[in-house]
Amino acid sequence: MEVRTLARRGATPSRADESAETRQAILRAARELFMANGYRAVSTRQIADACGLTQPALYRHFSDKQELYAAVLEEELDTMRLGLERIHARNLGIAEQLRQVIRFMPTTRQDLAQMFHDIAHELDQETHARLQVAFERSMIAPLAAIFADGIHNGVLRDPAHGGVPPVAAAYLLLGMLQRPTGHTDRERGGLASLEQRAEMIVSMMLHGLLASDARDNTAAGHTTGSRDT
Amino acid sequence: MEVRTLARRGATPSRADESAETRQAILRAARELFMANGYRAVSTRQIADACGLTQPALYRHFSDKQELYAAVLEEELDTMRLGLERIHARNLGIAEQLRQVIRFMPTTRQDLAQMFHDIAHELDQETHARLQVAFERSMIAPLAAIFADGIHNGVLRDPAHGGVPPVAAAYLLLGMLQRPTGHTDRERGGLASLEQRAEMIVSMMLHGLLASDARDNTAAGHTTGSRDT
DNA sequence: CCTACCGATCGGTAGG
DNA sequence: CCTACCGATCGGTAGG
Repeated sequence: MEVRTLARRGATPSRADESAETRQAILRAARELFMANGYRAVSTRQIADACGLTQPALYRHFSDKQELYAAVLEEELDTMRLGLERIHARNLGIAEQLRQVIRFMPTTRQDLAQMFHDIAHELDQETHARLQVAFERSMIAPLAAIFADGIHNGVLRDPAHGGVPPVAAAYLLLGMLQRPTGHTDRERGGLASLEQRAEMIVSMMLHGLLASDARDNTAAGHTTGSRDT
Repeated sequence: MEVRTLARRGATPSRADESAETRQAILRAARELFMANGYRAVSTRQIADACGLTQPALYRHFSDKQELYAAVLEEELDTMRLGLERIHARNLGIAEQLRQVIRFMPTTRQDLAQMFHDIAHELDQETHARLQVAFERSMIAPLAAIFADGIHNGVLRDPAHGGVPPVAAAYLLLGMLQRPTGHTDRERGGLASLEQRAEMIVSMMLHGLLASDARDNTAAGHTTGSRDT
């Protein structure tokens, strides 16, 4: 939106072009800093430094820190939505779709949990509500659509027969996408590489952890009653 | 540790008693604030106010803000460890153990994700390493022990035969324990109540989401290839 | 354990 | 878009 002057190609850019470019530079710097460190840990001066501006210059493009953060998040969520909808549209079978979702998500967004916290705790009520809606539309809805398809196809268990509702499945998958901890790549039980991680999550989500002979003993959700040896 | 004077019961408390009580009051106030809002969002003055002290008085009991936070977390992690080990010791069958874990965890700790972030990003290298170890010993190890038992009992699939390693399963379960989002109790696909939540997580972790007739088609982890209708 | 106070840093504004 | 600067708040210290 608001891209008027594409007339003079290669000519000296108009003031509007320059302003738009500066705005983009700010958004890019802010995205990197906010995503890595969270809302509170990033100062407006750091963002300005990262794109060669003075701190007060930011306020020419964004009314305050919160609005800048909201703009970053809305851009980020839009990228997610596009990627997830693209994966969904490919209809490849649930296992492969989930694998692609898992590979796609963490590259765009390192620390999902931090984002949730900031949305819920660092913004005023109005901005919070706005971003909450964007989050549900961009992440929950596309993921839930994938699970809903699986149910309608009969590949996944229906919620009416002990299955998990699509929206709930979306939230649980999102939870598992958060990286184990810190960045010490020690023993994570094989969760180190993205590929292993994807396989484990898909395997657990679709097949469960039960051994085949133990299956359908506990179908109603009661005690398994297994003892030692 | 360091509880010397239990001699005079009911008498005027010694200075050491008073000091220990003050320390506990600080820890209690700090725990509530840190757990609800995160490390950075809580000021030392807020903590002092919450227990009727002036801010500099905190430094009689803790060398700095970071040490106070570390003390809170270590106490919290210890509570977790005790609870999880108790559940494990009950050996009730994997389904019931998981249910109890899910019911136990969020009451003690509302926002696990925030804790991870603070440990990784807000503390110096030394404190980070110390708490990382405590976290793995208090949360990952007990959870992994539950899954390891299940594998040894033959209830859970062995990692050598497509199962998920215990430590990886522990991390995935932890991820799913984080509450959906904010505190708007709207549509969460049935994840609203703790009890429903527990049932869904257990059902997905143990049985998977696949419909029974679709099972073992995708066992090797390749495409399911389901199309519409 | 209090009063008083420190330097640093924060988000944001004035004025050009 | 810059310089200069604001009040507020931060974690922590001095000194008693």
